[in-house]
Amino acid sequence: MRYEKGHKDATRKHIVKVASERFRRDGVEAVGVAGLMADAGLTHGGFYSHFASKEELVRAATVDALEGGRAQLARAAIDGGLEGIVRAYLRPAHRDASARGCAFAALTPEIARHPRATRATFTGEFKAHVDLIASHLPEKDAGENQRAALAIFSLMMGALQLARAVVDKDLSDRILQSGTDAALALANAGAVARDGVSS
Amino acid sequence: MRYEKGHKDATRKHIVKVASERFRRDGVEAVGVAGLMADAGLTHGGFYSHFASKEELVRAATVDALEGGRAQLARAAIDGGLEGIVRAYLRPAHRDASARGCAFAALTPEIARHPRATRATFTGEFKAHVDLIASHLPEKDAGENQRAALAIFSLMMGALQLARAVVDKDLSDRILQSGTDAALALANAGAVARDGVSS
DNA sequence: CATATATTATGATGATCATCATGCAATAAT
DNA sequence: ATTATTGCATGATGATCATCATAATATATG
Repeated sequence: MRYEKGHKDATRKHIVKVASERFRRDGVEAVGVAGLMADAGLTHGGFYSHFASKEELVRAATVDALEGGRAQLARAAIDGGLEGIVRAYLRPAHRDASARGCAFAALTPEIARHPRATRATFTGEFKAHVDLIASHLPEKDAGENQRAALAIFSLMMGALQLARAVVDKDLSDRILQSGTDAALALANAGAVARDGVSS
Repeated sequence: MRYEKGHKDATRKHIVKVASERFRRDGVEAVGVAGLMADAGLTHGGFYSHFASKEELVRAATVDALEGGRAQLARAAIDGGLEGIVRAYLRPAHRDASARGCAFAALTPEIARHPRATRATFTGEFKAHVDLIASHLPEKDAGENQRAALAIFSLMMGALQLARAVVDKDLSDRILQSGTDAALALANAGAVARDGVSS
């Protein structure tokens, strides 16, 4: 064998790590295989001995990013509980470091247009995120906690995206602040009032 | 003159309309000028007599889409007030028709990576959206209403995106439902409790 | 009816896209 | 020390990218 045993695995992990940062910073579509491999210190030729397609790398990179992000949120919850999660997620430093931030906030609309296999992977990670949030809500019945967690995460992710997109710095800060307040209000309100109308 | 007076203006408007749909459906990066013009029934050559760059079209197309979306929301508010807005936005039909839906939900993370001029245009439209929502909240002081509107729209947009991305149809429906309930709870709670801690 | 001109079409630019076939070099196994 | 094999590099594929220069064409003006 030409390189030490385990070299290929290490290279693959390295490519995934570089990709997960570049995808979050520039978007999946804007990142080419050649440029990506150059960033990883390699040439483009070897790529397809690691991955069957760019799409397979997209799945690996988003899983890597999202598992890491979930670990960070779980750490924030050790001391701060749900409030720790919300504050860690909606802090200005997270807004300003999208390459190392939440992949949901960076990529959700783009992933929604990807093939089903990729969306399925995404869905699994999303459920894990929601479960993490639900596990830190005041104890109620599980269904209600999941419903609340879905709304809380939707709010967190939406606020982070909008805070990143606007040009007005004050407005951006207000988006983060109001998102934090509202997420905590939803958490403390316990069950969100269930709505009778079906539409 | 070769075509009737006003023909060029009509052509430009047609290109903008086609672009606003394709951008929302496929993302800005995934849409090429040549394919776009073909969709509009033209060839790619004339494009730069209408727009100085693709980026200029991006601005025109997002403004067109967002003004239209705001008009729809305003219409939903005539009968239903804020609840009408929330229900119109988070209804399954909106989730399933992204090409004609909210451009914020379709494009926010991508726009966050575009040049400042485009983000500035986006910011103006965003403020108008927030003002529309704030104007339908129970009367409090304006600052508090804007804060609530920021959170409500973040929640609406985030929920719509996530409902589009997941593969699990039941989960998708639950995201829309819990987003609706939570948005209405935030609106009815009046002012979200202000938070003393600065971080 | 003839001509000037506004609008779109044709075609080319060099760059980059995802993907793959082949070649090389270095180490592990002998 | 020699050989076999593995992991990456070189280079090519045809397609598409944004952008622009020039040509064709049809109508509005004279």
